[in-house]
Amino acid sequence: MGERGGRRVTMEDVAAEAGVSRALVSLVIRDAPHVKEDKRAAVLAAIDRLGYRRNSLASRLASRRTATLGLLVLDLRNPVWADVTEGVTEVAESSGNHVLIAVGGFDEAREREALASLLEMQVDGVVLAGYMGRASVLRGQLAGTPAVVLTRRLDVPGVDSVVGGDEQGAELAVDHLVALGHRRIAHVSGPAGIPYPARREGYLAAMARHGLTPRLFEGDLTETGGRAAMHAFLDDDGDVPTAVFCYNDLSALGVLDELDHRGVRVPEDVAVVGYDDSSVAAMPRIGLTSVDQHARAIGERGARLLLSRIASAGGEERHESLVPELIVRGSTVALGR
Amino acid sequence: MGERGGRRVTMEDVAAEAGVSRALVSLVIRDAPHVKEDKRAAVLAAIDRLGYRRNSLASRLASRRTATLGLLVLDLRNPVWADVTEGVTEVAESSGNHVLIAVGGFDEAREREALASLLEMQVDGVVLAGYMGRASVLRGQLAGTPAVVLTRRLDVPGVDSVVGGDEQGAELAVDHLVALGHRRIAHVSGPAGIPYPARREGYLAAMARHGLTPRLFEGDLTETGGRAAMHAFLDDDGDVPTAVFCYNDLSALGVLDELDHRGVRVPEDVAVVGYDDSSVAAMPRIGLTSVDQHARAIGERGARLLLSRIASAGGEERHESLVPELIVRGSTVALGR
DNA sequence: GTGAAAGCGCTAACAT
DNA sequence: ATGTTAGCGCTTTCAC
Repeated sequence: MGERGGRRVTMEDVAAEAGVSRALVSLVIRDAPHVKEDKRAAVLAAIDRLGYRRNSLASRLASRRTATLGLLVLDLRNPVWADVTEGVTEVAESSGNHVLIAVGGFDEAREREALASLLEMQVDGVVLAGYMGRASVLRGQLAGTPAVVLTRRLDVPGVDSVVGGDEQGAELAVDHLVALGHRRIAHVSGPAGIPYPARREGYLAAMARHGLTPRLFEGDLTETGGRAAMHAFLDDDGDVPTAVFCYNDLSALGVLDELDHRGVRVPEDVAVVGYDDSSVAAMPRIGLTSVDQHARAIGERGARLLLSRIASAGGEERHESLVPELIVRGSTVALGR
Repeated sequence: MGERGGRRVTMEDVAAEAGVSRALVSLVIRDAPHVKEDKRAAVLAAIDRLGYRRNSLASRLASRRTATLGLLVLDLRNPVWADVTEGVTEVAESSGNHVLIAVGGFDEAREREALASLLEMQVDGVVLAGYMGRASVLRGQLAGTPAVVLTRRLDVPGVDSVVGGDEQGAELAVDHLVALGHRRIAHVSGPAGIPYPARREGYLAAMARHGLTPRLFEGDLTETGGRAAMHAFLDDDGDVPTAVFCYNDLSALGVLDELDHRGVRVPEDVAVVGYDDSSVAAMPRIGLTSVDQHARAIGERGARLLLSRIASAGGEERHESLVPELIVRGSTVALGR
């Protein structure tokens, strides 16, 4: 049974067992046409008897095709990336491709390493589900391998992108709050260092457009940052914002938590808006108004772009943008109601 | 630059460019000892100039070692598996191993396929972070490849396991509720079909031990199931449970939601306990009492078991069990307070 | 320390 | 329709 306790079972062994040539075994395995039914059956029986399993390393090496996309995921703890992953695998697999997943992270060295291992496995192309590094670094690492970046636009030859319209999404959020009568609207942004400035910029643009004074607090993408932000806002007495727009849902949860602790009512005293419309936003008792960037669709579009670039290398880079959508829930309400 | 627009850059090319033999290049790449510094520098320079990237397919094939663990993840949407994944990758990478992730699912065919692709990539061993299939199927597929199953025990030769003590965890939950004075304690279980009966059994055992009448509702591992369960419980008037213990946190959220909608107070009228102590349980306004199975530790222990089995094949299967811990939050309180 | 030669297990022409 | 023959790009003895 199988390979343990002896030599690995090869195609050659199967061929001998079935009384055919190795090439025929290969054809059967890849179920190629023009194989007589009785021979095919004999081969399959031999495979079964010997417990043969194809060596995909050897087959990929020999054929020089892997039919595999590499997927680099930024952060498994944020549900948004699970959605993106679903979109990517769905499209890839339905077109006969495999997906190799590697987990990156906010640490650029780790991210670099993860990408390298994907590339060394000779994947046909790479989907970057979030990317922290710089364009020049990416360009050097890819060295021409087709890729697509999701949620961020990067100008690298041969690299397409799909973004969720972050700037527009932020404006949606601000406009919504303004329409409800809010004027002191604060923003809990992402860390200053990360290459994702669009939501902050959208916020600033919208505030300027409405003639309002912006108020920023630098968060950290997690509840902790949201909590710290709200803490700061509340202690800065006399000028507590009536609404807070957060970089993502996780930050918004921290804001909610701090407000609860301080006995400040949501949405009556302070309205809160998140971003991502991740599963937590819709949870009971949370009811967080949030901007949906259509993460799953981003994954699907990205995979399609990549597959088409792989199919016909070269050509202009394509940069797609989805239209975000505001999902209104109980955490926002007209001021003074 | 790189491979595009020409032949793939091979080690041979690098050797020629650096004026050394191919073998030396190989040594440099794997940074083996005993390589003179000037030669090494020359090789690295050549690699850089040519944009060479090692072909991991070829190297793994030739060396017949991959130093890679396959990780089959059951469900990316449940935060528990993200925790397990972190534990596995942490241990694997800190010991110089790579991790190849594949996403399975509740569909057994999909799961089978995902596992097959991992095995065909010649991984040294497989971590099953959740597994829906049967032991005989697994045994056939593995055909001797070392593996470890997490959160479930399976009797297959060469397959270790790490479980979270589900039965005990369920008893902890029930005992806690009983201690608070509850007697009508219901359970929202997992689907009848899945191979994860231990929490239900623990619930039944604990109820029997306390001389209480069990009350089951079959959930589906998600909020939907929890909502349906609570709906059924509330409509069955005259005998509404005063406490509900749920298969997992997601189900518990559904229960909370339905209770909120019906205007039933938690924990005063009905107490709720979840399982997994996933990030959502600790969220603001949720405050769900939950059983922590130490998911990350399960991943770590699993990876360690697997690595040691790979290092010395054979030997008795080891089945470890972690001790679950009840994390009490605001969703449970003494009856009648 | 370094180079030459022999595969790793498979696929892809090509011949039969 | 089936068998034969070269490699795929690398690692690994084993001489030098």
